This record gives sequence, C-alpha cells and structure tokens, in this order.
Amino acid sequence: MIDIKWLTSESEEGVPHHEVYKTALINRGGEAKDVEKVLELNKKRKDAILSFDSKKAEQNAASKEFGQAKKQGDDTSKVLEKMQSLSKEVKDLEKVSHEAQEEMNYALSCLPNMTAPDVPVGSSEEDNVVVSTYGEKPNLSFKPLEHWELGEKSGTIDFERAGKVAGARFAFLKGAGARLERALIQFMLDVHTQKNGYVEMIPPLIVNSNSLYGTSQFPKFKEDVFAINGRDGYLIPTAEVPVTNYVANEILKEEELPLKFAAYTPCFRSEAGSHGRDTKGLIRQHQFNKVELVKITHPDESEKEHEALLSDAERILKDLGLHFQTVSLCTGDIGFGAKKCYDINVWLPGQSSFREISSCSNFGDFQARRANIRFKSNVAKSKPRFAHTINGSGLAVGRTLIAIYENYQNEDGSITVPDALIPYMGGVTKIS
RNA sequence: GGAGAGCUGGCAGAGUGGUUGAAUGCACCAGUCUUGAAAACUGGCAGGCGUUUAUAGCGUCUCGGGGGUUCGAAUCCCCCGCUCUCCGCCA
Repeated sequence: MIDIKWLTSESEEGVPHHEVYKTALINRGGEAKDVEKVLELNKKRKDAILSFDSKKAEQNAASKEFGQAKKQGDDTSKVLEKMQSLSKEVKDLEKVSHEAQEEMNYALSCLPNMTAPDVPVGSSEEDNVVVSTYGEKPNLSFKPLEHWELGEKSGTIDFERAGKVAGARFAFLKGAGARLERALIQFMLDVHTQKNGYVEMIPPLIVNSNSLYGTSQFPKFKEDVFAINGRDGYLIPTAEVPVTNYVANEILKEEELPLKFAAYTPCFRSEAGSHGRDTKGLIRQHQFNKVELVKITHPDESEKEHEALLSDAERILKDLGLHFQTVSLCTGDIGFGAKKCYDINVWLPGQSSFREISSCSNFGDFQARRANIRFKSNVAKSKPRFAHTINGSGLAVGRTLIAIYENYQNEDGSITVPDALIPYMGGVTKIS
C-alpha cells in the first residue's frame, strides 16, 4: 500500500509527491488517472470524516449532559426528541464516512509500489539489466535434450498420466526423479538454516483473504489463486503469503529484527491468462515445490538484507554448479508490490535459454502497511514504525530439477547427480 | 459433528448501559537513591484517523470482526471468526 500521507505531501524541494509517483507509475505501464482518482477519493474521505467527527462531538457532548440530567431526575422528555434526530444524523454521516474510506482504500490498494531510484526504466523483459553472471554453459559434445524428453526417457517424469489424473499442467515425479526433488528440498533447507541463518518454517498451505491482501495478491490478482469451496480459504500461490503474514498485526521489538524464515511448501497457481505459455514440461505447473526465503527487517537495513537474500539464493545455484545470470527487473517488468527485484535466471541447455528460477524482491513497507507489520524500539516515547518485507525463492525446486536434468545430462539420456546432492540421494549417482 | 466456556492495552486481569481508552499487577521507559547493580520510591507508558509546523493541543474511532437496539454500548441482541474444556470421529 502506498502511504497516502506521503502521496499527498511535497518533497523538501516543493515537488508534489503525487507527480513523482505518477512518473513512476507510467514507467511501470500504469495510468496517471488512477492517481488522480485516489487523490479525489481521498479529499472526499477527509471531508466525510470531518463532518462526521464534528457531528459526533456534538452528540457526545449532548449525551453526556443528558445522562447527568437523568441522574439528577430532571425532566428529559423535551430534549429527547432533539437527541433522536441528532442520532440519526450521526448515523447517516458515519455511513457516508465509512463508504468514503473504503472507496479510497480500495483505489489505493490497486496502486503498485513505488520503485526504488536504481530500478532500470524500461517497458519489458528486454530492458532488464544483467547485474552478474556466474559460471559457464556446460560443454556438451552432443545435441542436448529438453528436460521433458529426459524425464520421459528415464521414466522419472510422467505428464501423460498426470493429465489423466489431474489435468493439464500437472506431473508425476517417479523413482529417482522424485528422490532428486526431495533431495533438493532437503539440500536447500540445510544450506539456508545451517549456513545462511534462516529459521525453518512449515506454514499452512491454505490462507484466508486477509493474508492474501496483506502480501498484495488481493484484490488485484484474485484470479491467480485457487479458492477452497465453502470457506474463506485459498491455496497458497507461494509461502511468502503465510510466512509474511506470520507477524501481521504485530508490533515487533526492534532488537529482534531482522526475522529470517525459510519455508518449503508446495505452491498452487491457477495460471489464468498464461494459456499457451510453457505448456510443455515442468516450467509452468499448477502445483510446484518451492523453498521460500522471507525477511522482516528494519527500514534502514532492508537494502542490505535484500542483497544478502539474493546471494543466499544464488549460493544454492553455485553449490550445484549451475550457470546463471542475475538481472535487475526494469520498471515495466517488476511485480506489483516490489520496490526492487532481482530475478535469477538459470541456463537451460535443452531450451538453449536462461529461465527464471528465483525472484528476490524488496517490498519496502508496501506489504507491511497492508499486513500491519510494525516494530518499536524500547526508547521512551518511540512510535511504532512499519517494518520492511523481503522475500525470494531459494529456489523453485521443480525448475532446479529441470536445470539439473538439462545441465547434467549425458549423451545416453542419463543424468549425473551433482556432487552437492550425493549425500542426499541415498546412493543414487546417476538417473537413467 | 454435538455440548459448554471464553475472546479487554506488550502480558496477566477487573469492569454487565452514562466523564471507562478502560482499575490493578507484571513488563517496559525516565528519574531519585547507590561506587555500580539489585531493591525501594517517584513519574511515564496503546494504536488509527482528522485538524496542525508538531511524536503539543483539540476532535474522533478502536475492548476478536461485522451489523443491530439505545439519546448513550466493553457492557444488551444477531451473524461471523478464533481459543479452551468435554463427547464423537480421525492421520
């Protein structure tokens, strides 16, 4: 959520912040009129609050008097009629004020976050900026296969039967393929908890609409999640939702920041609107496994913690010996709530392209405002402040499995297990 | 699924229609005392919104959430959520 107070104020140089925001919004592909609308609704809201407050003050004073008169046994029947009409007026004004606040809130909650100054300006994926590259393409002396070919050949990934059982965009992992998936989860969690200092968490896989609002999937992206019948419940599209909302509506102690959580969960996405994209293979599934990293930080530390989280995620790829690029997403490609975002794109020889395997975002206070995550220091009279939230995949497990299949494939269609995973594979060193 | 009890400030816990945003205790903060600490004592200590230069003042809202009754609701009524106890079922 954009801070409405910030939006309606001016910078020290006298530049109205709504103009600054408008520029940022246009860079993201938004429209300036959405900002105008919010400003207008905000004015309406303030007026409504003002008239309610003053009428209510009138009523409160009269009511107090009334109570005292009644206590003394005075005749109150004369004023009663006046009080009754006053009461009705107050109720009407209250309703108007509630509606005005909700209207403004809704419009405001549909505005994306303000991007950080160092986010590259651009209109699409093409304009993302590569900030670092690790490793090199594997030197394959044969024409590499795509991962689904390898999966089908080894009998470790079964799309066809998944279609029968569940429909499109599902898969069975089988035998050594399933084992590799499990090994990856274990490996990632071990690295993050033992080496990177995260606290492991297993969160609920079903959350309520409030939580989805808190992390800004709602109200704008409602169609992307699966709803549970008969209750206010949705399958999580990412562990970011339950784990970030873990501290929703809380005032944390300054000294306990940053909170660092690592959570493995399956993730569920309806993929509405992506028909025809990545229909083959494991790239885009309705259900996939992910190890998610979440940090709740002090505002002054969030940039630093964001960079650190990125390298925590990159570490997994380095340990697995995979070639990747880290890109800073441009204004046109960055997600709704992110202030700044890095994607890690891993090299897939079968597809002969880099594919996203992690997305690490700093949300600033955008989610914290919605989920009401605050912290306070012990210093006298210090006010609670909004924390910053950061999250990133560390990593998408299914896509990591793909990367291993394609990068570690042999000419006969078998896959060599990378060294880092051998302790987790129960003796399996080759998938065939 | 059935029956009952509850949900109040950071925590514990009073309060059952009229200056109650809320007693008290703990925690926390500031200070006095002390070589220092502890103890004791003194004072402070919820958040949102509006107005405002203001973390001053004033107004307003908030006692799980929403609605209702009333001149007036933490207190009465209805709906929803959650927690606990007992029974049933169950990995």
